[in-house]
Amino acid sequence: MKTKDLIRETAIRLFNEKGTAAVSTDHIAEACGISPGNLYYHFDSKEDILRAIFERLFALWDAAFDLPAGHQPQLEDVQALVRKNFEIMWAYRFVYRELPALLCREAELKERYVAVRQRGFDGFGQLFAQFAAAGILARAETPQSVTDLAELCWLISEFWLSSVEVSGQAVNALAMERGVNLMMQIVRPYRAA
Amino acid sequence: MKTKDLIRETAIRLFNEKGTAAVSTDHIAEACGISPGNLYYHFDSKEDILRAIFERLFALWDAAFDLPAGHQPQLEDVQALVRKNFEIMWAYRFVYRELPALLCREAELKERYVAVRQRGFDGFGQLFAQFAAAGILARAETPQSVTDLAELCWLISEFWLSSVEVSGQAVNALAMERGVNLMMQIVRPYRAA
DNA sequence: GTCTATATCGCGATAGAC
DNA sequence: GTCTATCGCGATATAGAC
Repeated sequence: MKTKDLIRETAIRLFNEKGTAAVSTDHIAEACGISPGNLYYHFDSKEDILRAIFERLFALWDAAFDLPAGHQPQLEDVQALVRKNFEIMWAYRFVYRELPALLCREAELKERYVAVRQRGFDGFGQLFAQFAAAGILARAETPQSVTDLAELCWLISEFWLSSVEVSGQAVNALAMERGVNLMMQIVRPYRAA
Repeated sequence: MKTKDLIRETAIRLFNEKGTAAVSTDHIAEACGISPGNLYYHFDSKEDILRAIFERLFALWDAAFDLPAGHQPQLEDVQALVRKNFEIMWAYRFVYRELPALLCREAELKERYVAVRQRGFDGFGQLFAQFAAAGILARAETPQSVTDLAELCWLISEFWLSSVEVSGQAVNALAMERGVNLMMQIVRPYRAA
């Protein structure tokens, strides 16, 4: 692996384990087996490393939300999407853990994050609109209730991991599956009989 | 106000504004108009201040979740409860913003938090069980689905504020009301006709 | 209880040799 | 690209006078 990539991946690992505040650039360099100076050859600052990590995350999102066009999506596609999202969340769990705090102090990063997230959220909403149009959510009476459903599902999918952590439960495959099922529970009453 | 209380309340204000990481004990002391040394006379450490803040939060929770006994609760009581919870969340929003990260590095605090949260969550679940027993949630077919409903509502109520912040929207009374409505949307299909 | 002064430490970041 | 050495700063926390 190239040094620059090694630094980024090591930083992700350490941030996940101890949080961004507790991990210094020296720690990252040491864990990489390189000198602190070398780290600063590849990145301008700790914040710069963070930005690089976020860009990787954005790329993963784009890949996950790039649904195959041309076929009528089913509710099972939402399940798959959310499962995929949980995998990404797990790999970058420090981001979700610290997200409001991180964005709170890095205005530029926040702007970029909000824009990328909005793109994903819009696509997610359109998916639900397609369901409604295809009669899959026949019992949702108004367009507003379909939008609300999408927003609720998104919220669960975005914060389920944090919720599990905060409740003191173990974060494992079982917990992730419970999240998916719980989310589908919201949709169930609206499905066509 | 007593100096100790002043320190705690000022810390809450500054933490809410800039996050715990960006606020030093010196900043807190300066904002209080006292010396750094004086602050350390009242608290052993920054973490000690944090613990005191958490204990206040726990007390507020206990007060909010102490429902009047002896009358059959209605779904409107859940609305009121969640609104009250949003008020508390807003007053201590830094806690919610940084929660997973804070608990991640303070094991002792995490244990205490998990226990207190569990108490509130159990009471919330019992509330829903009472609804089911009273026929208010007549369309929920299994006890499991009632439990799931409670868990979903709890999750919304715990992370709505973070969700609004992360989406880039303004956190105001309107956003809070939207959260309550969205949460009630989950319950609606299960209500007796 | 409150102050001033200060010890100690670790972090982010840079300089300059190789 | 990588190293060693180091600067400057701000943070937590303490000592001792008042």
